[in-house]
Amino acid sequence: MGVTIKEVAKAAGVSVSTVSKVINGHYSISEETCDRVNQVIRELNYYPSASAQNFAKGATRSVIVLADLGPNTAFSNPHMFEIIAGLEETLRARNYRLSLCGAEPSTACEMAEDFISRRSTDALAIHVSVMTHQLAALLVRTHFPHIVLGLPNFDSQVCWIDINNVYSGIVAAAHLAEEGYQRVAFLGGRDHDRISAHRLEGVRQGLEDAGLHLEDQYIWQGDSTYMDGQRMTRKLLSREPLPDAVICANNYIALGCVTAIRERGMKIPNEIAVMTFDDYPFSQIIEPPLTVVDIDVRGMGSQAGKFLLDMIRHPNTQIQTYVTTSNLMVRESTVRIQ
Amino acid sequence: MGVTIKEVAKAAGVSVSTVSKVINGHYSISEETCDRVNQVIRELNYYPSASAQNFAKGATRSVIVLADLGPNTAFSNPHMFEIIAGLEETLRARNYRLSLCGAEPSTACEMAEDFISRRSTDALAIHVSVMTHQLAALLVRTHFPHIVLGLPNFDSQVCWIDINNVYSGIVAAAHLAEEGYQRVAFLGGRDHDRISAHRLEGVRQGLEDAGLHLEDQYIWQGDSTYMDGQRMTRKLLSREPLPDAVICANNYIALGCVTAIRERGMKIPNEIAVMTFDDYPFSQIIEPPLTVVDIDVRGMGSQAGKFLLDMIRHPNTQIQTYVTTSNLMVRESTVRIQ
DNA sequence: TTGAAAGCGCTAACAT
DNA sequence: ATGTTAGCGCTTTCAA
Repeated sequence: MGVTIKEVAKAAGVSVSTVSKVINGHYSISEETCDRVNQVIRELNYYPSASAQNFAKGATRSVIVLADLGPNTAFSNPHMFEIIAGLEETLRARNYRLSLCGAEPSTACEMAEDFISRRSTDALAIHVSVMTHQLAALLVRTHFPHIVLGLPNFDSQVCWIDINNVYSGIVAAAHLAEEGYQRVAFLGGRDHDRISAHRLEGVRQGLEDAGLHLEDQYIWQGDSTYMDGQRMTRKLLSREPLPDAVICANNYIALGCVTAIRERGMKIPNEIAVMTFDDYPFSQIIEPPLTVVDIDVRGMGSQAGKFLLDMIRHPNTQIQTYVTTSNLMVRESTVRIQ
Repeated sequence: MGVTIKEVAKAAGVSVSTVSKVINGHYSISEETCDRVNQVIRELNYYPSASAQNFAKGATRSVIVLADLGPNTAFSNPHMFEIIAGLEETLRARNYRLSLCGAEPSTACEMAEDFISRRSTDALAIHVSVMTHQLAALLVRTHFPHIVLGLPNFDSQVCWIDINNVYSGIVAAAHLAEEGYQRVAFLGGRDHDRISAHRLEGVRQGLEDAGLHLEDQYIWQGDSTYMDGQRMTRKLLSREPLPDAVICANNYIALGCVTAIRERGMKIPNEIAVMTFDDYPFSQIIEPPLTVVDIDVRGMGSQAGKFLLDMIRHPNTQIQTYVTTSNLMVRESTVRIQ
């Protein structure tokens, strides 16, 4: 099953190498021969075997992404899949395939080692959720083309790409300052939540830039859940003077925050403004619609893809970068009605 | 770069075929030789080239999934990625790789044809969102191992797998009947929404089974949005007598429904019960927590994987099946408090 | 501009 | 139990 290059060569009355050259668009082939061979190719319904081609060329034309794909990941972490979709799109445009490979922190390194040793892939994309010191060491030692999706929570020489959450925080703060809010509060995740920490850092900086200050009594930390958002907001609303705007580190907290504000009978945005990050999953259905700093995670995936393609060509490239793909979406929750 | 089988053979003082047999666990090799060769393999740090192996064996050990991966798909359709994750897990357990390939209805067929012709993959998984007549014809004609994820909306001989939404509807209705509700209503999607239609069909059947009847005035159709769920509920609550339970075809409608019920000042579940399907994305955060018939889409992905592995071995297998992986999760919204 | 031939690294009949 | 050898289907020097 499957016509081979030999049969094409014979039928066209040329050598296999000539056919190969036609397939690969080699310059040395006369237009005449080229046409004739292509003719035969079409007649015989010939398609070169992908694996034979790759094998002969010593390339796989594929990238493997290692990520935690455990139960409910698609629901709990859709961002990751959006990144992957962006990655896939970019790779596909250059004729590379993207393979998904589920892993855990404890297994990822072994898998990566296997893929590298067996030359199963041209490059590796590794979601930060399965990143370990060991794996970082492997990547650095082998100089294998790779990119870590997200900033590893330890120092190393691996290549990574991440969203600039500090910048997003600045954007959020600048917006509120511009709208005339004075007493801005921040409800964030726990200490280990680096995304939240960076957003907080950005908010603080953005406020300072506008001549404002983020007061300690307006900063609360908790779990990234509806319940904790509510709890933190209640605490926040027991402070004097009341804040006139709240930035929530994420959607879950925002939802709880809005609920608590409503329960207290306060009006958004006239008595207190609310905004958050990410246009997902709740910001669009909350009443009133929330202003958000939206994060283009898909764009980050595309960038990652471009870097990988680059590193496949130039294995010594090193990249460690924050991409800033935030986008302010102003909605009712922060725009005072006169 | 990369130790080859030849070098191992030489170093071990055996032939390459012996090494190959050791690698593949061929029975005919003496334990002694086997140990010695393995020893050398370890010493030389030899790993067989995956592409050479696959090429020689004429297999790719990979499955490609074709799906719509357009912007925001991960947010708007996380179910699809959960299916894919289930698929990947099952394939990986059998040492198959899963490649993601973004497509559109207009391009999927061409891509599939290319993959098949160039023998790029051992099997194809095709999400129903990119399914077309043309593609179906291709799959049937070539007998290429495949499975469609979801029921195609036209007749054909392709293999497919889908959730049994009728069954889910029955489960939902049976639960309400058992809890003693009498006047059950159904808020569903538009006509073209087959999932909603199947759930409705199941609800109707489940009620009949319990000696109840789904009245026409209690059936409403609209968009699967928060707003339309609210709108439909308002209409519903203008009927006499009022229903005592509502089944919403999905989470979006359910959220709107609960909001409208609250706005009307009615108590859930004592005045009216509410339940829906899928434990995502809102059912867990709505107050009160909603009873749902949860759908194990990941399980469906695993099943799809098993079928594919089967079809790779036996290309003539045909499968068209509904998997019933629903799971009733009873929560406050349907259990009356005395 | 074309062709002959030597790989690419491994598998699998077949022979021993 | 082990080795010989002919592929697998294509690419790529090198020579013509």
